Amino acid sequence: MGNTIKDVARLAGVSVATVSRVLNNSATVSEETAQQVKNTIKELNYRPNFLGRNLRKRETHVILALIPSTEHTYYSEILHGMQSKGSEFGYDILMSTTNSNLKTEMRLLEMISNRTVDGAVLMGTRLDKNMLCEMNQYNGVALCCETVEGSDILTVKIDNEAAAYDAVNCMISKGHKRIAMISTDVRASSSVEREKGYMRALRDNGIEFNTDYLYQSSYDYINGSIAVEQFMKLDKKPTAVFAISDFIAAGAVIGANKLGLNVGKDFAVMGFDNISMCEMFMPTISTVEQPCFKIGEVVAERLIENISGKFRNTGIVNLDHRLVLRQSTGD
Amino acid sequence: MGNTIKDVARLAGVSVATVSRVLNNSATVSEETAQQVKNTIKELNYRPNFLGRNLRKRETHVILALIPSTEHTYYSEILHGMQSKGSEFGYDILMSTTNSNLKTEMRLLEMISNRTVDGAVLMGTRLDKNMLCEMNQYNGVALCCETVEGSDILTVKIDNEAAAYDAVNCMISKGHKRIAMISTDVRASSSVEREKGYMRALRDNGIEFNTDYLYQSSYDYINGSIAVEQFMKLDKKPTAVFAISDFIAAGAVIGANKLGLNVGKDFAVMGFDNISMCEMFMPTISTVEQPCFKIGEVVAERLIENISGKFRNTGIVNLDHRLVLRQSTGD
DNA sequence: GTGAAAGCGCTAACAC
DNA sequence: GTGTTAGCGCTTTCAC
Repeated sequence: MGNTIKDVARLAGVSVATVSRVLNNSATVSEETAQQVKNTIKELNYRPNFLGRNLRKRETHVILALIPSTEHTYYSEILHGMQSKGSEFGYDILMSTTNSNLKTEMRLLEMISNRTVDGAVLMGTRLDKNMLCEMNQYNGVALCCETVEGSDILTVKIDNEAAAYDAVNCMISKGHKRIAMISTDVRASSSVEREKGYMRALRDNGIEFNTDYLYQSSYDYINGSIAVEQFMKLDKKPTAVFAISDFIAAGAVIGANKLGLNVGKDFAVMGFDNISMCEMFMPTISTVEQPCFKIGEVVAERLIENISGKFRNTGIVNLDHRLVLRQSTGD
Repeated sequence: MGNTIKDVARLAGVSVATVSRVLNNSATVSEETAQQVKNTIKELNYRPNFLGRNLRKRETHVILALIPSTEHTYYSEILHGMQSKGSEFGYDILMSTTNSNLKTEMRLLEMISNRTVDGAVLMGTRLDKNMLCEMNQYNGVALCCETVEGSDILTVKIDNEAAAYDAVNCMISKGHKRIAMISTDVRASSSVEREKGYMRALRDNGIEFNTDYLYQSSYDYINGSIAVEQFMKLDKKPTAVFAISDFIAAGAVIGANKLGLNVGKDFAVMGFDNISMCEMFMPTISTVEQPCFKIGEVVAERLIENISGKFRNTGIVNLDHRLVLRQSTGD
């Protein structure tokens, strides 16, 4: 511990430059001296100090992934995708949770400006357009899953409007005409887009939108139950519900069960995200799957291109979603 | 962007030392010059480069949290606890997932020896005693939730043996005599300890251990279902099951339901961890709660003490667990 | 093929 | 109270 490149050089009887060359197998070093240096490195159990290296090279090869929390497993596969692509290019992905707190997010993002990391991928950011544009001067920022309007920052996500459209359309094709939606009161871009898709599907099928059928509250599974209770108090009760997340869909299933509804038969439920719980529930929950791994791969790859100056990727990349039909929407 | 402390010094008409002093409000700088420097910093939108600072100070104030995956929300609160305590002492907690892969874990741990981070908290490590001891020379390693026998590295967890004992004892006190256990085939210390606690509870109550009642497989919810199926094929069917995790307990509930058992009445299920899903299930799932937030706080605090050389904390710290009784174990 | 030396951006003696 | 300077550990240019 504490050995530096100098110690290696001295003991190996070469210059620090040569040791550095061996370390980076950069320039041509004679087989002989290379071996000699390698032996010394092993002997001293020498580990290069990356602070010195990074300072000199003006890069860290670390990307920060900022997620709201690890409480929802949804981000898990995205992170795997990022790691997979990152390691392909020699980047490490480190993450931190913001708890959806603007201050925390800003503090963490300072790691870009103070050069602790080369870039960051923001999921569900609380930054507004202006902050984001300022950050983007650093060339190392990308958004994931959620857009921020007016910024042309690299953003990788799915087309939430189309996904919701497909989901609702699917339920309509199964004969449902009174379809409710459970959304969130946080006006995240994904929520807004999914509501739009819901409305368009209704419109395209000649079904009038009923404001009583749109329930908006916080991102908590219990709101799924509450929403269903509310819906079932209406004169015209819906026969199906589209929830903005699987968590909320699970709550809706529970609420419907409690009211004695046979989900999948009397009542259809569709979620969003395809988290593992969907298969564990009874009935299993139909949902819209996002290509999470792929999203992670793409955002990591493009961000790395931006960081390394190869390209200058901007704007939105939409990847394909997929409906996963299970018991909760019947046959 | 790209401004250094030199630029600030030049523009403010002072030396770099003075700028550094203002930056760290270390030594006494006259009110006047301090303000002057601060103005210049703002004017240039100057951000100190932490690579320079960290190299010089030989510290980063970053701690790495290594978790197997973010797929299971169990680690979420531990991380919050770490963040909370970390920010109290000016440390950032960054995390990465190892996917329970030894190589990945080792690669990430090099961040300690190459000085990218000051220390690391390992959850569910794959390192063995020897690797761990070697790592611990760096003074910045702590374990969380799982022990590694033979290492005296700082470890914060609960007493899994006692927790399992309490859980099984509780079921026995509810009149159950034929209690099965669903464990994992990974011989993690927590699994082994919980099995021991299960056995001791049986023994203390004069119940003989039945090998048919111990099912061991991978950490996947479906194994909960499979285990229950197996159990119910036995001549002497168990009336209760203790699962090593809530995920597996959920699988057991599903399996029992499928067999027409009324969980909470005909059949009792107890999980472990108290993840949010416990309350979402029908029936809600009884479980053993770990003080996750507290675990995170304690491990962060002690590790920071070790890093900063204040103390030299070693050995195991066991925190208190708590039974949470819900519907799945009946009244 | 190898070495000397400059310098990445910063802090901390030390001098005044 | 402030400036000069050495140096943290490394890479890289430029000689040779």
